[in-house]
Amino acid sequence: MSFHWNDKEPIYLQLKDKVREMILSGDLSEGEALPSVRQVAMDYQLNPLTVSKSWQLLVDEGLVEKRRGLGMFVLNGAKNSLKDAEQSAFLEEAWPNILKKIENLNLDTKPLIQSLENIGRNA
Amino acid sequence: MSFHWNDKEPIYLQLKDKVREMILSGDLSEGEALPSVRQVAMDYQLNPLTVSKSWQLLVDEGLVEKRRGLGMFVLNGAKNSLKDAEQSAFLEEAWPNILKKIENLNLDTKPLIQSLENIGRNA
Amino acid sequence: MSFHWNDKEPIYLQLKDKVREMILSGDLSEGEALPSVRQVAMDYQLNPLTVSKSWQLLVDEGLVEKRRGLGMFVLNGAKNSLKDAEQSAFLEEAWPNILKKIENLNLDTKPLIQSLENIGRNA
Amino acid sequence: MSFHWNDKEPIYLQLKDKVREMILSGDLSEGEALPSVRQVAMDYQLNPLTVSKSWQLLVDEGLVEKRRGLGMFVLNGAKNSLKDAEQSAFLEEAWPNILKKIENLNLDTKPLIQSLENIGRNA
DNA sequence: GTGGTCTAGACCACT
DNA sequence: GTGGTCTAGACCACA
Repeated sequence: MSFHWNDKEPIYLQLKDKVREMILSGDLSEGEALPSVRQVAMDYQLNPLTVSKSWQLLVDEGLVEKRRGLGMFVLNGAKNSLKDAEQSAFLEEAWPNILKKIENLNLDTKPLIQSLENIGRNA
Repeated sequence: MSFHWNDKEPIYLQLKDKVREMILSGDLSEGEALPSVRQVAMDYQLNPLTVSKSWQLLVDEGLVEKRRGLGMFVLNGAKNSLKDAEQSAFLEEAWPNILKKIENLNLDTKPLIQSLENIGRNA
Repeated sequence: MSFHWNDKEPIYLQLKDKVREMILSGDLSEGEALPSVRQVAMDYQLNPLTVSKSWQLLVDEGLVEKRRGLGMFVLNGAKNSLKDAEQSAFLEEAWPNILKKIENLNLDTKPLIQSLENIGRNA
Repeated sequence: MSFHWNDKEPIYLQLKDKVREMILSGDLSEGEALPSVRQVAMDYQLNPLTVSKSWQLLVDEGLVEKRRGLGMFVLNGAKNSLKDAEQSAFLEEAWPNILKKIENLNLDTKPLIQSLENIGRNA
């Protein structure tokens, strides 16, 4: 396990997002323990404090809970709350901006619609 | 007359993007002079060095030229080159990521397509 | 049958306080045996050492005694000594701080007095 | 300026609460800059990281904003939002527990009411 | 000048 | 074993 960190974003944020994705994809089940701060620090050659910052953010976001002396555990409902949060964030923040951008740039909407329809068929 | 600067992005980048948008929307016509560094610094309560950095970036991007003793001027063709650049940036970078995100979140594509079609009609 | 432990306070303290409350309320009578360390550890999914620490604190506080080979027992007089201790702790430590807080926050004392009078009548 | 830190609570929390009190009392006006991380670290013989943690918490609590390159500033409305938050926290969380405690301990409410009335007169 | 990030390493309380 | 706190010191981007 080495490091392929994006240099623009702080490592602790990238690490946090990685865990979010793992929860979302099911790689980390609800109730399961996160790998320990020390373990991750070893595996990825990081300072424990850096990892700890990520874990703390996950607690703050309500996805993970700390059990004293035992470690961090994925909360029940974390996956769904994460999914809901990301969906509404996209629909309410990102998508309107995307529409505005498309309109401003006077882009042809046909190929865009086409690519969306392709997704729809696969689903 | 301060301003609401986003805390996450450097002010000089936000300022630069603001000018880009003004060129794109026509608020700043080609051949027109940019407001002076001093003026902007006063108006927005900024350090002149910060404004200067933005103006320099616009020069580097080929949208603006410095005329010694006169100031900065929007170049002929700036609007179109900006439009082309933004269009291809959107289609080649942003849109594929958007599609990926929509797929990951398992979003219903129908309302998204609908909103795109609405834009198409208005254009 | 896990339990909701407060994350900010050590579990062994929370457990100890719980027993104190049970003695105070009469749920644990004087002379009665405390449940065994093993039993509690099983019931609440705790490390036996954690439970043991709580029980030891109760001994240190003079509320409980260890009878070799038999277990831990609530001492005679435990309830009253607990009540006295808590009463004076409240009046000498907690209450003055509460008064200071009410004063600092400029709270209206009338509804507070009202709620106290309601208690008085019921007693 | 030396140190009289409570040993039970992390320094960064005590520092944060100190600033909260300064905002509440008006020692720090709205719009005013907080002393810089480095300055406080020097004055109180602390590591800058420790101070930084406190300042960040104040941002998270919506009392303070960061202006890039300039420092941290008390937000407009910080004082009132702080006051409201503390008042409702007291009335909705602390006070009901206090009442319950008084009832459980069978305390005489007369002297308590008396001390509250004294506050009332002074106000 | 400002705060942000990271490292290396120590010490602590808790389970 | 777990995470939390703190120090000392370095480097960076930003204004």
